[in-house]
Amino acid sequence: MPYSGQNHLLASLPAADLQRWLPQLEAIELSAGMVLCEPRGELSHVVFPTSAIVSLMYLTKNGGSTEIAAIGNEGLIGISLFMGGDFTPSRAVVRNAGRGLRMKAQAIKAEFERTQVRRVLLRYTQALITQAAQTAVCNRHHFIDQQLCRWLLLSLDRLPGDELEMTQELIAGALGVRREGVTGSAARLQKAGLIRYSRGRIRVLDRAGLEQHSCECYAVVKMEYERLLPLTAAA
Amino acid sequence: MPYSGQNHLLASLPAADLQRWLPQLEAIELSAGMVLCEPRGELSHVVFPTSAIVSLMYLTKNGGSTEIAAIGNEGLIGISLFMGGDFTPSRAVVRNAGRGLRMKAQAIKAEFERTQVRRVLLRYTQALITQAAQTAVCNRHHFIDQQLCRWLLLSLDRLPGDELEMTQELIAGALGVRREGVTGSAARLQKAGLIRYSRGRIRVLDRAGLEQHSCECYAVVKMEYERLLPLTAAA
DNA sequence: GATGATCGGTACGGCACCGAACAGACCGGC
DNA sequence: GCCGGTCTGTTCGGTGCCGTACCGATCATC
Repeated sequence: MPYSGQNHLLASLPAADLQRWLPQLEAIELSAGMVLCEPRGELSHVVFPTSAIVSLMYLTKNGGSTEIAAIGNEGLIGISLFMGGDFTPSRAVVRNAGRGLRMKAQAIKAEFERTQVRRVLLRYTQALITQAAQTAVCNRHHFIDQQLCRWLLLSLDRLPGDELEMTQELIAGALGVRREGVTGSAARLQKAGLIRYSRGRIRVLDRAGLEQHSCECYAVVKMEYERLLPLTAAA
Repeated sequence: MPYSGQNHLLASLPAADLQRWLPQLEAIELSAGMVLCEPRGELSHVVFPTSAIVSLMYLTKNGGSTEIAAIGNEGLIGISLFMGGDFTPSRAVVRNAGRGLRMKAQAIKAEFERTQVRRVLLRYTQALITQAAQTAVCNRHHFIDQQLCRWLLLSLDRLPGDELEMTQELIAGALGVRREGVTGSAARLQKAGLIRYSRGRIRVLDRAGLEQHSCECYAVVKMEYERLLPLTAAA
């Protein structure tokens, strides 16, 4: 049986609910690039990442892309199942390989009828809304340097360790900017001693420094997640 | 008793639920600039606009602003009450004067426990998420001209008539750009015969033309609202 | 250690948008 | 009619990011 405590959402469930869930949770491998859900595509399962990060991406008609939100061990993929819309216009794709747990669509819909379960899932959804909203703000007002800091911090919060496996090309896709833009920003951050990178591996050297160089958006999103899903609420 | 059918959300409720709600709904005047909710401020009521538009605005530390979403007769202000977070980091301010109905916070929380009511409110919330997400995409990838078209169309969908009372200054605040940027875009749209404006009054002359000049974001958002809250579901 | 592929660095022109400042147009009020 | 305020138009320089193109560095494989 997989250790469900690695996902904060599962950890936030009352013990009784979690006990009932355990047999319904199936451990899965999430490899980089794997598509969990196409735009307007129906979901067969919800997925709770434990050590992976999944991007909610929107792809524009002329080939652009933007990461609406990043989902890691704090959340789940598939809110549209219990929100009632069944699907969304965005695509869910594994950005950082790792593992996760999944649960059948029918099962989560049934569980959502339970008040305690619902409370947790809806509070998480509100946090997700904040992340999307803040992405909009950030895209409008902040420099790539700041956005990269925000993105690195949000990513690192959802991963074990201080390293991230992502090429600048992929980061550019997430931020919705050119690869060269990321090259420039990353070089500046490295020069400032905040990070160290090479060939698709980024290590964060100075977390506090990153937070300082980041825009306010990181703090806003992080605080909302902590407020809405406090870890002390663990079962 | 106010005519509740002017708000699509209310109109989507089963007749029995609506009957129970009517005595709890209080008609209110929403004058331009009125602040319904400050960032991190608790809400005393949810508000269902009937002929007004309310902006969810985020204000950055250095004085910038962005409209996360516009809420008119299709929705409600105050999802955080039933989502469980009680408040949000954004500000709700009346952008276009008009009227609305409100309901006490405690009352909506109680009503949310009813399955049919919950279904409608959650589907609406999912549509709102789409609007926020699409704002992020639009801010990244599209020109002011396109964004202005999107914004005008979304606004007009929520208002009676083909006119909009907003100065370029205020529109700039909503889009998060300079006033001069709006001046330029508006002039181009007028030259193309799509709109006609003067001193804070904008009239749309060619709706189809606006849709053509708009980015895809308008259609994406509109389709999600129609899908999630079909008007044929009216009680 | 050659080969090919991936990843990152650099350069150049172009343009959308910004920041600030100012001028004209239109309105209401006395 | 005159005045003050609001709303819109225009200009000028600056810059952040884009589009394109190219090249060097590093790694995997045999």
